[in-house]
Amino acid sequence: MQISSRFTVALHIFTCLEVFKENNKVTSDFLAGSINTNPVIIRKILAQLKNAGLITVARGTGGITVNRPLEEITFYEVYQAIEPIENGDLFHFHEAPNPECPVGRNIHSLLDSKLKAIQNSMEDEMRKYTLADLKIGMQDILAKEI
Amino acid sequence: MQISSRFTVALHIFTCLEVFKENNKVTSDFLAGSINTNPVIIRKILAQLKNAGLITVARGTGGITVNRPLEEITFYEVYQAIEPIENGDLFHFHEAPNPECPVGRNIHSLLDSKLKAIQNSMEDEMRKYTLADLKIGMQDILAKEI
DNA sequence: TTTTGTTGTAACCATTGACATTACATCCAT
DNA sequence: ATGGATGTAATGTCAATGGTTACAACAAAA
Repeated sequence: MQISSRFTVALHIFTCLEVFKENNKVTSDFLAGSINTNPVIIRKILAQLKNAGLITVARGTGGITVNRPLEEITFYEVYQAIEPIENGDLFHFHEAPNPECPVGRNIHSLLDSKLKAIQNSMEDEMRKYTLADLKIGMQDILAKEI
Repeated sequence: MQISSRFTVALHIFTCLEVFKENNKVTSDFLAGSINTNPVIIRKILAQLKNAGLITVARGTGGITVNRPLEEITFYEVYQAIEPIENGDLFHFHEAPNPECPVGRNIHSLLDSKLKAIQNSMEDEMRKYTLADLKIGMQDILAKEI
């Protein structure tokens, strides 16, 4: 199972914001054009980022503001804002293993800490990258493109 | 998006094998009972593990053999056997970003290495745990249970 | 104050994947 | 041969993803 494209779309949105906000009004239509999807899809993702407190969206006039310094906002925060994971567990268990079976009733004790360690190592790596990396990285790429 | 329960079910299967194989013939019915699911679900997962070369399943008579030493088989190998991920990428992109847009045509250059690093850190952690840990871990738990 | 452009959302729809279930052909040791 | 397994096709249900249309709410500018 792959992690849904909404996460990479969110990173795409932030990158567009930084690259274009000087010279363009970055609307959901504009973003949908760059990402090649539907404006409503963008608005739904913007709503999630807004609910997480990461951005402010101006109604009526349009326009998006990032609420905090770019170096402070990590990929992990974006991921958390976007992915609605049940009690935060990356790995899914089959519900209700048989409590009559010694293995069935202890499988969680056995696996939980190991799976948590795996999930943590992914999330820790996510915390190493910030929106500032997106801005600088894209500016670099564009400077070399010409 | 959570990783499907088939992965934890596979780990459950291996644990049952080690705990019960001495005294019971471990069939798909037996496993389905411990996990609390349908035998056909178990057989499909067994088929994946078989295709990956991790186990041998005896037709007719029934019974499952692990093909290699337990210390050699890591969670990562089980994960790879079970999760059919398109070209191995954990993170999904929206298809066909707009090549007319500077961000759209460069979003992969910008993100690919970072996302790969995140995925790698998860997979590296997965390589730290083996089927031997499952066997020993469960034996420990059961010894304390009495 | 009306117009214009934008966001917020509801209401759908199609597709896909996970998980479940039934049914039956196939296999193999006894 | 037969009894107990596996292999697998066919089908169903459910939830999530991604898309689309439509329209109300809103705010700035004409």
